[in-house]
Amino acid sequence: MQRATGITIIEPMCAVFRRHLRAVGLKYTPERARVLDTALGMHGPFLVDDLLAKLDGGLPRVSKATTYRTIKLLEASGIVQKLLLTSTQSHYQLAFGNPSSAILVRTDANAVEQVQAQGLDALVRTLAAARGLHAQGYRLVVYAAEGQGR
Amino acid sequence: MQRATGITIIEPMCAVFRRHLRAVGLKYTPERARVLDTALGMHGPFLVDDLLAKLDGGLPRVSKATTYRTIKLLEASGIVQKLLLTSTQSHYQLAFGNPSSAILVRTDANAVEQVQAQGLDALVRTLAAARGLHAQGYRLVVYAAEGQGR
DNA sequence: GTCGGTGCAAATGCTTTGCATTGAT
DNA sequence: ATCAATGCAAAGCATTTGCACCGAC
Repeated sequence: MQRATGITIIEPMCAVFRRHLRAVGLKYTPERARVLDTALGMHGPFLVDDLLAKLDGGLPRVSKATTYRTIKLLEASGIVQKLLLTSTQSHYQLAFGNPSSAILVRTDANAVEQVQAQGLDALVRTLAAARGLHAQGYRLVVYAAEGQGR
Repeated sequence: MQRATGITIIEPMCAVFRRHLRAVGLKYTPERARVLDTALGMHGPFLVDDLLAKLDGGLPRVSKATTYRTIKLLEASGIVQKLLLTSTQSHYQLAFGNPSSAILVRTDANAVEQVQAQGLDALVRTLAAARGLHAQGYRLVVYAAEGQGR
């Protein structure tokens, strides 16, 4: 992402996080750094439970309480966003690189996945253009299940 | 809503509910009728707590457990839909007049409007079908603004 | 008499919080 | 020394469930 031009295109996420923490008078600790790293490694929507699974075993050890406390800080710093896909648990997603997405929620199983939606980009652009607007991003959530049931 | 023509335009919701209950081998009880009535009287998104508040004091008395059990039946019968607006409680809304929708959020002004999205229904069905699933509903949120700015 | 329905209270499961301990400046 | 961070266990809170009792066919 960076070139020898000396121009930094993308600021490292940890810098964003550190700045936010400093701004609210908090510290950038090894535990928080590890939660950030783990979150940055996720693809698509994830649960705090997913983070905990990935954090398990590694060092420094991060407790469930700290993970919950940290995800809120990551949200406040704009690095992740809360998705509200199901009523039982909160899903999160990296805010960067996900300005737009289609998410498929299986209502008959415990599964959530990011999917490609053919023609969605065009549809959204058209929808905005028809109103003289410029689309900046979108989110499509589709609820589906096997079979024909309601 | 009805005229002397003898043609019933809108089927009473209680008929819809009764049919669903019969279909799954359950009964239309006074408690369930009262929860339905109360839900039908709501405007906009509401919580189970809101229902409980309105139910309180009236007859027949309806317990919290029955209210929770009934709202799920109302959802299953397609009369109300769950909204997922916050992570702490489930909001519901009357489904009639509020089908799966596309919502346009103006980022340069404080405006949110429901819009028609040409071909979205088909796109969603295709997306689900490609995975052997049946789409039950969706929500598209588009963020847009005037001009070209990000 | 058999089934489901209801209310109550207890259980569940995700998330938050109180508290004692620990670590950094 | 001070101030915040962590881990643990307990608490919170919306929602679900087990169970005893009740009522309709």
